[in-house]
Amino acid sequence: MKQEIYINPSDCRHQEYSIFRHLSQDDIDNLSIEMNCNLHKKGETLYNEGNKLSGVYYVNTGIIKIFKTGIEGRDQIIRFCKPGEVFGYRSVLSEEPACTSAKVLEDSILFFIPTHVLLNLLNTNAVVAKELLIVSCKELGEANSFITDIAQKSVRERLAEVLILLKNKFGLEEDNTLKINLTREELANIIGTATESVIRLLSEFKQDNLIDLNGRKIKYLNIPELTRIGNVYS
Amino acid sequence: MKQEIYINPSDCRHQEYSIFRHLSQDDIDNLSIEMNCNLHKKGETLYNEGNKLSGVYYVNTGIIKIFKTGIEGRDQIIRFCKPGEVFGYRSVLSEEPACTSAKVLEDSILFFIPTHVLLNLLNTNAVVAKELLIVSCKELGEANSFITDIAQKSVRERLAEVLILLKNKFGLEEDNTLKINLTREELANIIGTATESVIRLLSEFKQDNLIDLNGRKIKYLNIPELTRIGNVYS
DNA sequence: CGGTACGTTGAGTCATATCAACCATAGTGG
DNA sequence: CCACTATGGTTGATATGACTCAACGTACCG
Repeated sequence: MKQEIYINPSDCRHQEYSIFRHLSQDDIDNLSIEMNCNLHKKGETLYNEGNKLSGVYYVNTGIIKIFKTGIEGRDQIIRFCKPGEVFGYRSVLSEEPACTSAKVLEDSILFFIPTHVLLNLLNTNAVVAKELLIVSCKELGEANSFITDIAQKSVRERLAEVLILLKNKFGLEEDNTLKINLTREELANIIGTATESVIRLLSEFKQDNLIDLNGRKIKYLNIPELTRIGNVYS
Repeated sequence: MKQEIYINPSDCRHQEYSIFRHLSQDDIDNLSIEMNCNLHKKGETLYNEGNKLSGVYYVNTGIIKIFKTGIEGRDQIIRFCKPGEVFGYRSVLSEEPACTSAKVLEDSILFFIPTHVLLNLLNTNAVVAKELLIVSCKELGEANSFITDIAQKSVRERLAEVLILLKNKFGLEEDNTLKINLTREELANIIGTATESVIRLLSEFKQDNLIDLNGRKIKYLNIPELTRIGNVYS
């Protein structure tokens, strides 16, 4: 399912939020000796909850879905990783099995950095260590907000909010359609509700001319109103 | 409301999960020059959402409540900090205003470590940097689990689970009563429900001989069954 | 052409929120 | 010392958002 591929390792210096963006060419050269790069096709599972990870992943292109499987096999999507982001580091650093699963949502080119290489880098390069700490803190802040939202907002509010958050993270095409394609079930698994509820609410939003629907394509018609319904500040 | 007090700074090496537990006496001596120590009384607010923090806190004794205020002023408790833990670091490291508020739940002795002192320590001491990274990853893992729970479990399940988690974190007295005292409202603000629901479910648990209630004191009578109801693994 | 995954709609049910009234306790100030 | 107020706790009645179950439509794929 995966296929080795050559990508210039210094790519990982160029993405806006990469934790590697301050590395020197020398650092990159060292890193690239032991890291590898693969093309992963949509649908591939990278690891499952409970697996021990032997390294961390860096997203060069594509989108990865990170999720937990709860009671009765229902998934809860924790986050999506886009180019420039790393994942798997939580498990590697706390030396625990993965507490989430990772699946390829769009064909992705990933760098894989083995544990000992990452740890070595963290020990010798305070900048990378601090960058990773910041990434982890940012994620923590988002997780805390999400806990509050899911605990206090209605499903309708959460759906509107998620539409706005997805727009902010992945952006819109020229014609205002969301750049990431999700099934109704995946949307439900983000906001923690039933698939049917998502379907009903999406049609409501369409009725109210907030969005337009065409299969999985969601076109944004009234962003301010969606923002208002979702109680999104920021 | 707060009062300066002298505590031996090397205390912060002795607590089990302290990020400072590997510091040398020299490191501690340096640290203690610029950190200060105060006794904070129950009810004191340490900071509010949106505040800029000028440093991080280390809990020597006592309990701190970390929470977010959502729509219509309802609080969502994110976590409690007990001796050995640090808080406020998320805001300091990502250089953003605090995304939570912090309030003293039980009289607490706190060390306050100014931002520049912490950053300096992180830059010069890879062990502390890694410890903090691990702490942050642990918190992240807990936050992810909590998102899944709150999204998928019923209020009844969540209440049972929280009772188990509180027991695991704070322990029980000789007579099996929980060592931390919370109002019904605080319990509701952890699991994200209405105060009345907590009251009703606690009485149900009491009826079923799972717990006994005496004011805010909760006595654990049947831990295995609570664990089962709460779907707590681990 | 049958199979599989996804999407949609309707009907019925139930857990939980909301609203309202009331009690207990403790602290405050005249 | 008593009235006053605030805070927390409890219980009941009522309303409803969201879930579940079930049936069916649609589209793509080998």
